Amino acid sequence: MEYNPRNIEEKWNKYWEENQTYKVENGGEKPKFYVLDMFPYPSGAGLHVGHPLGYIASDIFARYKRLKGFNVLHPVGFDSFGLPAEQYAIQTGQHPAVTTETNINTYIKQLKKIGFSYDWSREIRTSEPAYYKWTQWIFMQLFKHYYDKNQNKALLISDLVSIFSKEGNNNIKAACDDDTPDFSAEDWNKMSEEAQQMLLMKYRLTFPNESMVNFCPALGMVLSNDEIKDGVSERGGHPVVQKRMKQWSMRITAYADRLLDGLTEVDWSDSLKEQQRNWIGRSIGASVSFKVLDKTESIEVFTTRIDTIYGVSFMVLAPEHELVASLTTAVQKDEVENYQAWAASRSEIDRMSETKRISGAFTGSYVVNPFNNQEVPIYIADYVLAGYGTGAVMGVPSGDQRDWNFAKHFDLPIIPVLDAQKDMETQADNTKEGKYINSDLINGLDYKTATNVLIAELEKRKIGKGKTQFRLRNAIFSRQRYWGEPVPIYFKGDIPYLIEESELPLILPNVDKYLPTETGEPPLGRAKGWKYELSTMPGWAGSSWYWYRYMDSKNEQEFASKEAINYWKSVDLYVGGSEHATGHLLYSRFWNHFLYDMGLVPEREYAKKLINQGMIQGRSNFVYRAKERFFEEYLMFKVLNPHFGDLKPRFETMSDIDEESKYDIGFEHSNLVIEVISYKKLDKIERKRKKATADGKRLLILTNEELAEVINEPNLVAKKVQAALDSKEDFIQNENNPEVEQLYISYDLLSKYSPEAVTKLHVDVNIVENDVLNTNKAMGMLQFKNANFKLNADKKFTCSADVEKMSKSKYNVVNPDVMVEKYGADCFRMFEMFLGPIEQAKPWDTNGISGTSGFLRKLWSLFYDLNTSKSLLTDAEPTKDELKVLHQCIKDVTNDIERFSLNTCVSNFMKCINELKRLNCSKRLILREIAILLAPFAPYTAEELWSLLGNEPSVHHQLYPTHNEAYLVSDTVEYPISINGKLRDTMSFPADTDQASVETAVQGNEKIQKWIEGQPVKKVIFIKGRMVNIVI
RNA sequence: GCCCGGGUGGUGGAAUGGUAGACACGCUGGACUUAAAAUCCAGUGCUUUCGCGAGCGUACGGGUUCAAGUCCCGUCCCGGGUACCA
Repeated sequence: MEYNPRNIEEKWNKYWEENQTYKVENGGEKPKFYVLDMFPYPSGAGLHVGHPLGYIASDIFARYKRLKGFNVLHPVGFDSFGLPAEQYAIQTGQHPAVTTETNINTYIKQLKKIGFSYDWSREIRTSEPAYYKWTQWIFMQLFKHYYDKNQNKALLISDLVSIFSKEGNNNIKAACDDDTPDFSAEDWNKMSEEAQQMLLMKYRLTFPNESMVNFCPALGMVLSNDEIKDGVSERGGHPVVQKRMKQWSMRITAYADRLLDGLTEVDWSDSLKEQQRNWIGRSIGASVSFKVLDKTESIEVFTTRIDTIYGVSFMVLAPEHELVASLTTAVQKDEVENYQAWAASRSEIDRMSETKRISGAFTGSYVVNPFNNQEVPIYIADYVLAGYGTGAVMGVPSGDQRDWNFAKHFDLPIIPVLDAQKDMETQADNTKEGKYINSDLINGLDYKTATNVLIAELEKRKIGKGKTQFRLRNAIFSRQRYWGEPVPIYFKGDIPYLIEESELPLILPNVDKYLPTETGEPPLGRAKGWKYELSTMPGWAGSSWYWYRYMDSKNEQEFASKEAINYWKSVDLYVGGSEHATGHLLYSRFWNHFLYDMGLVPEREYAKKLINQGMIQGRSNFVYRAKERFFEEYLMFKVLNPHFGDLKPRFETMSDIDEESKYDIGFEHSNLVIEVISYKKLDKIERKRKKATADGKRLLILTNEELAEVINEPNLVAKKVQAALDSKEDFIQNENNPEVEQLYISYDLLSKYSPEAVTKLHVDVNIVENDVLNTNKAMGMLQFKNANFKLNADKKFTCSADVEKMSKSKYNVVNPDVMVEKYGADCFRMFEMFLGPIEQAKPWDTNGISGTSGFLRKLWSLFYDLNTSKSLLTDAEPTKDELKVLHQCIKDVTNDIERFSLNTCVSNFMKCINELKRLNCSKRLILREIAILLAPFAPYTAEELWSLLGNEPSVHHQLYPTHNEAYLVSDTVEYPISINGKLRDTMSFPADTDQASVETAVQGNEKIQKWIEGQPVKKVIFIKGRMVNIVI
């Protein structure tokens, strides 16, 4: 009998389905355990081998826990609202629901092939009304609540209203907008309904407001902070501009403290927690009010170094600060306005690429330092951000490098405030050591005392107070898109009102086209008779609470019943990618805290333990071309990948575009394909450049200055391009460096040269662009459409491979179906685990798969003689050796699963089977335990073996074996004998030999004696059962 | 710059402070075969030696310890995150 995984899989898939082997009930005798995967977005491209990594790991753990006697909830579902389906809809007119449905079916088919033990009866889809009804419902609850800072929880807005009408807002400490006015009960009661409602918006946990948003013109949408990387959109690397728009927001900042503090309760990786901490960015300091000289206004600043207040020599406002206009004197008006205009014109990218340049303008006004009455000038400068703190900074050049740079540039005084500060001639010194000088009130004090004294003084004089500032901003919660949850809101005038709960779900209406209306309204503006909010919810809405829906996925009365929630409580193990650190994992914690405040869920943190599976990377093959001495120095062309034959156009149909590459842009020329992808690692390129220079080579990446030459002469580019095309030459010489056939071109320049190039696919662009360019962190990469030149033919080209993200757009995708087809699902599962530690990123490399495949066959060969197909199984009693092998395996595998070291589990199985094979052990009593042990890893094979052993299915309902230490003790121990810690020999002793006897024997050992050479033995370290070390 | 990880054979990777390199891939040799594949056996960190052996080895430099890949200090490099955040 050959080992034929395909037959086995088919058979047991059918059996499991018919017998509902993995169906789970809420409740029962067993303890509960909840294992959750981050649910996938069903893209048109289907799964690639990277996706299942985490699913396999969680499935192994779920199966393990089940065998250990737990009632395990291990569900699956789909995060099915999203952009690719909408893009496809725009192109084809096909309703996104249809595409989504097709894609989900593909996913289900693929997932079922890999043998996951999901309870499919609980499957959810975020785009279905029965699901998004509850997403809308939670939104409504957020709208109905505000965050009370005294009780530290969300409370009803209706209660707030009754307080307002009795005592105004004087006694209310709540999370609200910064510009919320103080008012009395009388004020409140006099307000119109409209005014009252507008005021309440400042308190609600979700609210519409006109705010600066990150708008990406190329994508036609607003991006959240976590969707922007290095000033360009994360997807596609498009420019992002600041724009004022009316948007729904979530007051996540109300929960900043709790989100930060809650991190101590969860078992997540340090790096992930650290990422969230940084993202929330709590800084503790003080706010101080500076009065403007001869005017009524004051300017409030936030500082973390109130102790340096006597070193203030200027004040800087953000160019957008609201007081700038009123502070600017007639003389300075032109200069200030010019500066404002210049600052506004600069894109995020420009700002980031020129952080070292110092610029600013003097307003002509002065503020008075409240501590020493010094009058200091007010500047505006774009190093101060409007969106952080108060948009104003007190300039202390002695203690802050940026302030120092600014002071030097504008020739402002630099006043030391601590005796321990070093000379200020070349740079600032931000030390907190020493005693204060030049500081009146705090002279002679140390940092801590001084800070306390000053904050007390601020509060006494009512000019400031101790304050905690967060980096975290409120989250924008609307998208001008079609394929998302409708917001259950209608408007009376400008005032938003909730629809009735009985009207839920508010069904997404049909539209004729999935584009904005002619007047620029979101696609929902096209829906007939639609009288509700036109934007839809963002992608993260549906994923912010989905783990509760699995608990009771069919419930029509509640998002999940109280009983279900109180039974499953929270997720015991959550597995997913770390790329969600500052997105999903933060938003979902926020919603969970809110649901907790409402008393709807029992725990503040919903994911007790989280494992991040590492990305499986693809291997891409590149062809490099350069003059010989630059070989391998940098990347130029990415040409065919052997897996896919000749290069094709970037995308043939929209459905080719997968999740990873949905915003990548591909261009086609008659014989060239140009790809523009975002390039992030600026500083790393700089490092490489330094290294190359040191090695006497030149790495061809240009600095901004070098690049400026090219940018200032766009026609030059056009000429070069034309010349290149005319001459049928693919390469262009770089004028700055004639040795190199290169032309560098920035993303910006690319769009200037051909603006449509950044927005449309398949544009015929007359741009040849062939290497990394650095200024705007965009990299152009050129691919030959027809790779009909001969590699290495004239030594002009050299090939090499590199590791990068696996994505359809990079032609390096490997499909799991192919692997399952070829090797079987169990082999695929074990191989993915065997690749390395689960949390580590690793390149996909099938070279080692024969090892796993051989292992399964070897295991099979314990059951059958592969030549004669005769069963080898016997009922003989196991020997001591066999029991030892088995119990060692039980011990090691169990241990390793518990610590998520799944790669070593596979090793241990291999070791065990190798040894059983050596012992020719085909004994049922041994193999039945092996089958159970292996069931989490190789569920099909284990089930088949279980039945071959003559047992009734299912192996997955058995009890996990425990090891017996008694079988593991051996009669003799081999002791390593070291001298001064260096291994010199090994000697065997009966296990119970005592130290004295071992010592005597060791001293009698000839080899050891030779090493000791008569020197006195100072000490002998003896650890029973482990080792001997002789110190001389 | 700052914050988190990490650096071990040709490769992926193992090692509660206690025999570094488990397990696997690859490679070399052998068996079986007309041949190949598959399978099986042996070897495989580096240097040196016919061999026994010896020396050196976990990025680099120090330290703690009877004993360090593992702990501490410093340096370099790689990966991830983040950034005029006051």
